[in-house]
Amino acid sequence: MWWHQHNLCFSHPIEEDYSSGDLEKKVSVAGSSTGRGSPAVTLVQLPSGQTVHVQGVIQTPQPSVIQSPQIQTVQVATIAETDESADSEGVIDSHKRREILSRRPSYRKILNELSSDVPGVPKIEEEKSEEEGSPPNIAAMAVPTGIYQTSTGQYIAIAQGGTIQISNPGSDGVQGLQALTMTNSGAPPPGATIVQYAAQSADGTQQFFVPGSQVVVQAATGDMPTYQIRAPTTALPQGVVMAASPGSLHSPQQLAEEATRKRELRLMKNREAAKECRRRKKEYVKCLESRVAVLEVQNKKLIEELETLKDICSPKTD
DNA sequence: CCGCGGAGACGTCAATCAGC
DNA sequence: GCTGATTGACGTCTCCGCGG
Repeated sequence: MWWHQHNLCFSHPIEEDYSSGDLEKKVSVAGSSTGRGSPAVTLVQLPSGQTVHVQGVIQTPQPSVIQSPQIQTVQVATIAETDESADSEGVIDSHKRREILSRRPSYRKILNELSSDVPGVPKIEEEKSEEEGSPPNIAAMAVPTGIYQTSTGQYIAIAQGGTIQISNPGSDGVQGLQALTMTNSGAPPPGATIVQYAAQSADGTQQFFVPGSQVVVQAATGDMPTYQIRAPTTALPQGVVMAASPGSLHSPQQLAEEATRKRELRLMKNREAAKECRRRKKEYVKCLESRVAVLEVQNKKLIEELETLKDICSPKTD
């Protein structure tokens, strides 16, 4: 876990042990020139494939690499000697470690501050539109408006955009959440809307019938369960538990169900938040690597220019 | 083929931050 | 102060490469 063993300081290249093959840096420099008078621009090919313009160091007023203005020492308290200290002082429990590890600012904030100074570092947008393959309707499933529980213990959440989530509370998190998206295409049966089943593993689609009122019916048996959402005009089929409205909770059982429902909702949201956080973290690491690549090129150019100046200022006296 | 270890992804808990 | 968002820590699972 390199993340916890170093102080991250943006003012100098990070001395990380990029043992992972994925983090191997590949920087190619195209067309370096140190000509005078003309703005020397170097194209740096970053590992991600993007190219960054690195200007000549001497001709430009940009600050020195060594005294970079962005001295944002990210607070990651050094716990590199945790093993030894743990041996001597006993086990450091999580509380104590968390005291040691003061909280870092968010990746978005760090990156945005960093990118405001460095043109080569892309920004993390506030609420970015989906650009990395995630379907747009998946993002809309954060705030369900109705949650139902079937007799099998599965939770079905209906979001405002028509997104339906099915979660299996006891499934140890293995595909516990499945996103369903409304399609509203074609000619559905009277009073029904066909939604598309966007399960992660299955390639087939399943149909859900959604009239105005929201009653979820677990309809079929088989490899994959199907559900129906019907108007509650008829008697509920077997296996359907209607969620009570929050205002009408009286009995302890209902309170317990409400608590369970809230917990499931909280876990679902935190699950999504954790995914998003990891995505930002990866983006953050990528940007750090890009910055390292740029700084390495700048450093190399500085050394070359220093050598050139040395030769100019101190010619050989044979 | 099988076991093992590393890497990565994920879910959950808990602490902290930030906005109201 | 409350509440939602963020993120470190931890445990678990899956995949993949490697050696026996």
